[in-house]
Amino acid sequence: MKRDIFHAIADPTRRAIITLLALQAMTPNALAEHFNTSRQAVSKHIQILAECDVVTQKQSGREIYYHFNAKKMKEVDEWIERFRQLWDDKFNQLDDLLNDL
Amino acid sequence: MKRDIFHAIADPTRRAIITLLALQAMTPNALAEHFNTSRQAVSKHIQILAECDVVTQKQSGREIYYHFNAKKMKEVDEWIERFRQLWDDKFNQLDDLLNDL
DNA sequence: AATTTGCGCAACCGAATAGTTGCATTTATA
DNA sequence: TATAAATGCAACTATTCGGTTGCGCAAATT
Repeated sequence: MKRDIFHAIADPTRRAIITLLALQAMTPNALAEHFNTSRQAVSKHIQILAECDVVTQKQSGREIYYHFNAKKMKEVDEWIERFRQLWDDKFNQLDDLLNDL
Repeated sequence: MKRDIFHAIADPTRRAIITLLALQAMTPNALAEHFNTSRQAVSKHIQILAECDVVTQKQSGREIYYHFNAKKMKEVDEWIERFRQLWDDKFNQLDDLLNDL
């Protein structure tokens, strides 16, 4: 796969789309209303998000509802994870708490 | 600023550079040895990372050591944060624990 | 049945990207 | 002092990106 999640979230418009879809599934037209670009431009972003499984689609008649797949964000989180202790000790405390459970 | 941290981590080579620099500060030449590209290409990536404060430089004679600035990763983490509860309940437990402290 | 709506797909365009090579400058070394 | 090493900067190139417009098709509406 050529595109990965890091490429997907690199674009501000795509991050906005993700945020919107996290609140509720939407159609391309509904999404496009939130931006100053054409529906086709939004559709291209959706396509990129779909390519790396950040969103999934669900057809309903002639409409297509796109759903946010939160699990994919885990990949980013796991990469960030290794740096977390370098910037904040709070998470070390959390790790200790977890180990005690 | 045109480039942001999300753009910085979009490129696989730049993520590798970040990972290397997180272990220890290095010079462009030393970094370039880890990749199949020219030193100049690596320097370009470093420049982008420097532009958005992911790395800082420290001159030492004719060598320049680049240091990783972990704090910048916080910005990514804070954006991911809002999705965390959507994929994993473990972090909700953690939040509860924190509130009890 | 005719028309409107929602959508994907393709072609095109200017700007940015990631790489290259070549060169100038400063610092270390012989 | 002459040379080698480390780096940044500029010019060039092929590719990708984010956007546009135009189109065709299937589903809803009239």
